[in-house]
Amino acid sequence: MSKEVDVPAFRSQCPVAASLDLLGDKWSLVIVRDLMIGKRKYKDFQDSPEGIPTNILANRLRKLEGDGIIEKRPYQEKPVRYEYALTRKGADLLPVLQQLALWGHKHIPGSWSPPDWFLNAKPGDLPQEK
Amino acid sequence: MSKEVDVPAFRSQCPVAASLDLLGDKWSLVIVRDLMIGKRKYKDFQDSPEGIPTNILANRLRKLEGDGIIEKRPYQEKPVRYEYALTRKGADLLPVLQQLALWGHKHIPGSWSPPDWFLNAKPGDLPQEK
DNA sequence: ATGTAGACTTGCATATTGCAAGTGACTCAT
DNA sequence: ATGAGTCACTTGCAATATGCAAGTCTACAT
Repeated sequence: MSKEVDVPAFRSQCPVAASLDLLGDKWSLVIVRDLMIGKRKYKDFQDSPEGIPTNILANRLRKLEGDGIIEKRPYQEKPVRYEYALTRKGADLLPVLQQLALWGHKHIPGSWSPPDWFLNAKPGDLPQEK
Repeated sequence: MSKEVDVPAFRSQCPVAASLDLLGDKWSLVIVRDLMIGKRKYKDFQDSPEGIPTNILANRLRKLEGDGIIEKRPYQEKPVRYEYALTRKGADLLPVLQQLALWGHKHIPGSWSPPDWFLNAKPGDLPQEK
């Protein structure tokens, strides 16, 4: 079995469409959001209020890693436990999520206001690998 | 039959997650992009290089309209033909798509550079209804 | 009458999602 | 030294969504 990570064939060279080929689903950007707010372990992602199914979480972590958006590394042996972090490529999604959060807050009644630290942050401020 | 437009139950009140409840799929933002670059008719969307299947196009147009992101109106009778346009809510997605386009261009090899007019535009500049 | 165009709908196969339960490695309390 | 618990997943399977091809309906064009 090829471990279900295949090279993505982009639908077009449009940067919007190509980005959506990597991130255009209900869960990927939720995981990226969690990493931006400091979550790093599998359990942390599971505990988010959206309630991601565990098989989808495992699949998305693999995909995001395969696409170079996050990195996985063991932070302890015995038993081996992993943590995840954004790469620079992943941290660069901050402006996208900032704008998406602003849009949601403005147009979706009942959605929270994004915290100021989040809106004022820059990609380099985020916790990230390397 | 209830015409397959149901009221969305948001996964959480996080503005990122709630936005993705409306837009988190491979096609919705591609249609929004097309409207931003001036496309307005069903056929225009079909002809985009990504090649959206027609059943998905019809479904997404219905959903986006139901969520108040686009509007549909007949521009001629006999035979009746429709055109679509962004609402203000839809036009407000411009900063999201601008950032997504910048990210894609920076991190996805082979993706085009977004045109300057697109990067410099503001939501109010876009063709929109009302 | 025949052909073409626009805006869809329908049928059906494949792929993705979601839910529940299970697994394996280890730690900790009794 | 069991037994229970945690973490990071995997597996099975049903429900839903996506993708492809073809068909429909109305109207205009020849």
